[in-house]
Amino acid sequence: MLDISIIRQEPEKVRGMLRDRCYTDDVLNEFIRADSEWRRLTDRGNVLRKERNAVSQTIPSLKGAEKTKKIEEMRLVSDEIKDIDTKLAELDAIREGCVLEIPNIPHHSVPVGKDANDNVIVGERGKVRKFDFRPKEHFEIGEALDIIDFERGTKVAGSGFYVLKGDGARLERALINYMLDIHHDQGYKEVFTPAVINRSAVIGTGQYPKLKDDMYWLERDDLWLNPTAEVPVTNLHQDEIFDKNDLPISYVAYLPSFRREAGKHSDTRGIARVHQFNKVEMVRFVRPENSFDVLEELRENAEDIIRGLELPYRILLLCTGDMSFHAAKCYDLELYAPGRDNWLEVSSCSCFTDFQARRARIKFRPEPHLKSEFVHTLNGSGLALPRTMVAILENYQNEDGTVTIPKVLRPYMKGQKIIG
RNA sequence: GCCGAGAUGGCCCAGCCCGGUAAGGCGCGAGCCUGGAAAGCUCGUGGGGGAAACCCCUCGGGAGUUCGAAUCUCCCUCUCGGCGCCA
Repeated sequence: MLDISIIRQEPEKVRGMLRDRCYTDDVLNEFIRADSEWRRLTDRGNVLRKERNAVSQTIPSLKGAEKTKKIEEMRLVSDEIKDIDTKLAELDAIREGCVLEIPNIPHHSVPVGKDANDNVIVGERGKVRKFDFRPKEHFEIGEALDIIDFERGTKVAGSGFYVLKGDGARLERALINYMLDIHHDQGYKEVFTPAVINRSAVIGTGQYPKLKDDMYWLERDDLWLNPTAEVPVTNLHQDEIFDKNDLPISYVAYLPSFRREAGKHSDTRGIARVHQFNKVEMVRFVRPENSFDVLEELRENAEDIIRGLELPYRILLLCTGDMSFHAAKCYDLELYAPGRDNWLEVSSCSCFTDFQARRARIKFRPEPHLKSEFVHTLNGSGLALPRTMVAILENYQNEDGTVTIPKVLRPYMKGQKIIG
């Protein structure tokens, strides 16, 4: 959610931003219309309230006809106030609806662009392996080794679900532990949160209303299945005011994530796009001054995971048109997968400035006597599990169909060096 | 699921029965005092509108009654006890 005063004072700046992000300015126009009417009526309502407050005070001391007359007058004033309040509530709902749909203002370092083609490749790291045989795709490898079972995932849940078996399941568990350990050493505090979240949480981080169709919704209880640990972890501090010494806060969480992926049909083969996947997520709460420096650090923290796994990857700086609507700046990390010969997004590291904090009402008090201000929030995957698994299977595959286990994971698998 | 008790400013807590401008304390800040400090005293300490003066709102959320609601009525949420069920 943007600061309403920015929309009021600099509507043209917001309009330009919407254009850069390939949004229409309809919501902005609607907001401005509703807001000016809201302000006019608020003013009128305040004048009436002032009168009612003053007269109500005098009523107990009045007597007889005078008293009856004043009460009758105030009855009319109250009716008008009620009328205005009804209109104000409608206008407020319109304002609220609009402001929830206006995206964050991108940082000035974010390239202006239309879609994924305009993203900037900031760097390519690690060596792409040369194969002297045709590298297989991960699902061929996984099925041959009987470590990924798509058929049985479909049987118990439906298409888009899968089962990890044997060394596949153990590799998954090793990855989770490896990632959590690295982030722990980087200074993150591990948290394990509910995987089911309420309405106020999904509004708080900005998934609702924009992405509501992509989440599983438990109608009977009005709860959602977690789409990314960003939601429960950021909302841990909903409605809180930190003391200055509480910040910065860095959390890391491992949590299953659920996505309906409604209307998406490409890339259905394998585990690169599934309805349920594990993810390790970093979330930071910081003071506003240096949040974009923290974003660089957060991205490094995610890159450390990849470097440890010795996988080839590249870093993208997303353009204005491709960023998710609540981000002010976002890097994607993509792993190279030789079997399918393309890049897989395994991490998205974003700075949200005060956009989420404003929605979730997360503040800090810079000094005990000063007003509280909104914190800045950031998060980044470190990393998404299935796609990391894809990259490992495809990069570490051997000609005989076996898969070498990356060195850093072996301690988590009792020293095992190979799957197969 | 049932019964009971609660939710009040950054924190603690009074007011509710019996409707009339949210009392007090802590913390923090500014001022006075002091050689300096402590103590003491005064003021300030949530949100919105307004260029400002100033005004309005705010007692878990929502509806209602009333000239007027923290206070009365109804609905909902959450917390804490007790009972029940349960891996």
